[in-house]
Parts: sequence; structure tokens; C-alpha cells
Amino acid sequence: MQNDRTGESLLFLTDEQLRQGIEAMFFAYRGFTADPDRILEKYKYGRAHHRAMHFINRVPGTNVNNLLNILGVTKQSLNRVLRTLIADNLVILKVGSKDRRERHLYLTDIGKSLEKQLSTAQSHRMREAYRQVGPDSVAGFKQVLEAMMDPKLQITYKKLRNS
Amino acid sequence: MQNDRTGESLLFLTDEQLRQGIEAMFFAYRGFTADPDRILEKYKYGRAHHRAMHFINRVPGTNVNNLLNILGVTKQSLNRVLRTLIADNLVILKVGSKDRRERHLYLTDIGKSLEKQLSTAQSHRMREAYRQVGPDSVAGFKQVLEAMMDPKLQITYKKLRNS
DNA sequence: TTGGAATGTCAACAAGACTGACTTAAAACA
DNA sequence: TGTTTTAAGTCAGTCTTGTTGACATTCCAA
Repeated sequence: MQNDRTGESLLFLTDEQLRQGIEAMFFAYRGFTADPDRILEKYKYGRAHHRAMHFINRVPGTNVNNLLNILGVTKQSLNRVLRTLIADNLVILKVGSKDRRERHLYLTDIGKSLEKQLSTAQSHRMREAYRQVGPDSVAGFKQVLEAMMDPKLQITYKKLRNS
Repeated sequence: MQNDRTGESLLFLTDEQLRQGIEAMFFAYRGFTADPDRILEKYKYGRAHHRAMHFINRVPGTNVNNLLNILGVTKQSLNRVLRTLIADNLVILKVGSKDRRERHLYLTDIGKSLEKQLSTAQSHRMREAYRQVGPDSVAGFKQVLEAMMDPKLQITYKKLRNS
């Protein structure tokens, strides 16, 4: 059995390498969410609230359907989260001016400030990781992640990136 | 303001780059779990069962405490999952020969076969991603993930890697 | 003007995490 | 030997976040 088919080593495609990748994703995702989770706990919110705030901040004025597609949950699930965020004055709804069935979502100043806290904590860990490994590794990191996404989400991801 | 401090561009540390990394992790993790989730649904199991089976397969004969540390959940939470796996004859307990308080965990043949199914599905997506981007990007991918882990889990990850 | 789309809401349920309190068995220790 | 500690399991209760299904409201568009 040959390790080399096209002059390029294929050792990076062994079962062992793949298993390492799987475990790296599992352990890294824990780290990825750990810091925001600690902050959220103080405010009695959960990860679902964080995700909603992140993307409302990212796409201010998004309607509910669009947010639903990004988050990949049911409207009932999102609605529960949105209700508490609205009740706590972190998010406001604005009735669409063009299509008045639509509700456009915005963070309030309080919402922006919590979102900032969360994203700062999360970014801090990522910045440290980026800094440790350097730009080439970061580029590889993103390429693999992008290639792992479902095609639909890959499109969503790219749209966000270019907006 | 200079973009260049040490002769190396620091553009990869901008807020925008960090935000992209955060969103890439979020969307990629969905893809990462999607295929096993579909299989698990057929057997009425969840992600927690998958994780337990993965690491029991990885560390055959592990005791409960060790598995608890790897998974980062409470024993009550793990116990619920283990009970169903044992009842369904996917996992067996063996009383420790040296320390008879300990229970050592093993996959049965049926357990191994389901684990194989799940890991094949998950690896398939990762293999495709790896193949698309090439070995250098894969190396970067793993480096960033490792740097994002909590120090304790980083050690756990390395131990698994070398075992 | 009516059908369908976007949104919201109610109810019920399940998985999977948590805390806290307790038991059992066995090892370790003094 | 007797006491303490450790490993594991269990019971009960709670919370978050997801799900389905059914239904109401609003309102655009054909």
C-alpha cells in the first residue's frame, strides 16, 4: 500500500487524523462557549439568547424568518427567547414599513452593551488562539470550517461575511 | 495607525476576522453534528449517547470518573445515558479487578457497530473537508482548535492523541 | 375579496443539562 | 479494627432549549 498517490502525502487523511479532528472540534467548542456562558449565567440567560443577540447585532433590522434560517430553530423556540429579550428591553421589534406583517429586530442600547460584553469575551479567547498560531493557520482553520458546513449554511455564512 | 508591527501583517486579528471565526465555528459545528444526529434519531438516541460511545470506544475500559472528566458533565447526566446503553446491550460494565469500586466501560459488538456507523458518517464529512483544503490548512485548523481549548481539556486532548 | 404568507401564541412534550441529598461498597488510613 | 474517603449509583426536582401541532392575526397580492 502506498502513502503517496500524486506526489503529495495523504497521511493527513488517515482515520487517526480524522478522529483527532473530531475530538478537537468537540473540546474546542466547549472552550468556545465557556466564557460567554459564564457571563450569561449572571443575567439568567442561555446560549440561545446569545445567539439571537449576536445575529440581531450582526444584521440589524432582520426579520424573524431570516433570523430563523440563520439560527436553524423553530419559530416557537426563537419566539420564547425573543419574548424575554423584548420584555427585558434588550431587543425591540419594529413593524415593517413596506410589509407590515414583518417585524424587524434591533438591539437596544442595553442589548448592544450585553452583546458587546459577550462578544468581547468570546473574541478574546479567539484572538489569543489566532495570535498563538499565526495568520496561515488561521486561514486554514477557516477553510476547513467552511468546508464542513452544510451547503445552505455555507451560503448564509458567506453572505454575512460580505455584508 | 500601522498595520504592521513586526514585519508581519496583523490584519488577521481584526474584529471582523474574529467575528468570522466565531460564526464559522457556529455554522461548522452544526454540520459537524448533523450526520450522526440523523443516524441517532433512528435509534432513539441523542448526542449524549454518541459522545459516551465515542470515548468508550476510544478508551476501552475507562472508569466512570475518567469518562466524566472527558465529557464534562455530571455523573447523574452521564448515568442516565449509560443506563440506556447498558440496558440496550451497547455497553457493558466490568467490576475493576484491582479496585473493585471502579466500573470499567466497554462497547459490546453491537455498541461497536453503532459507534462505527456514527464515526463513519462524521468522518466522511471531515474527510471531504480535509481533502478539499489540503494538509497545510488541516494543520492550521487543528492548531487553532487546540489553542481555543481550556488548558485542562487541552491536556486531555493531547493524552487521547498519544494513546 | 380571498388565499396564502409572515408572525405570534398556547399547550404539551422530550432531551439533556443542573443541584442536592442519600446509599452502597470497597479501599485507604490511622 | 474502626473510621474516613472514594467510586459509583440513585432519587427527586429544576431549567434551558429544542420539538410538534393547532390556531389566531395581520395583511400583501393575485
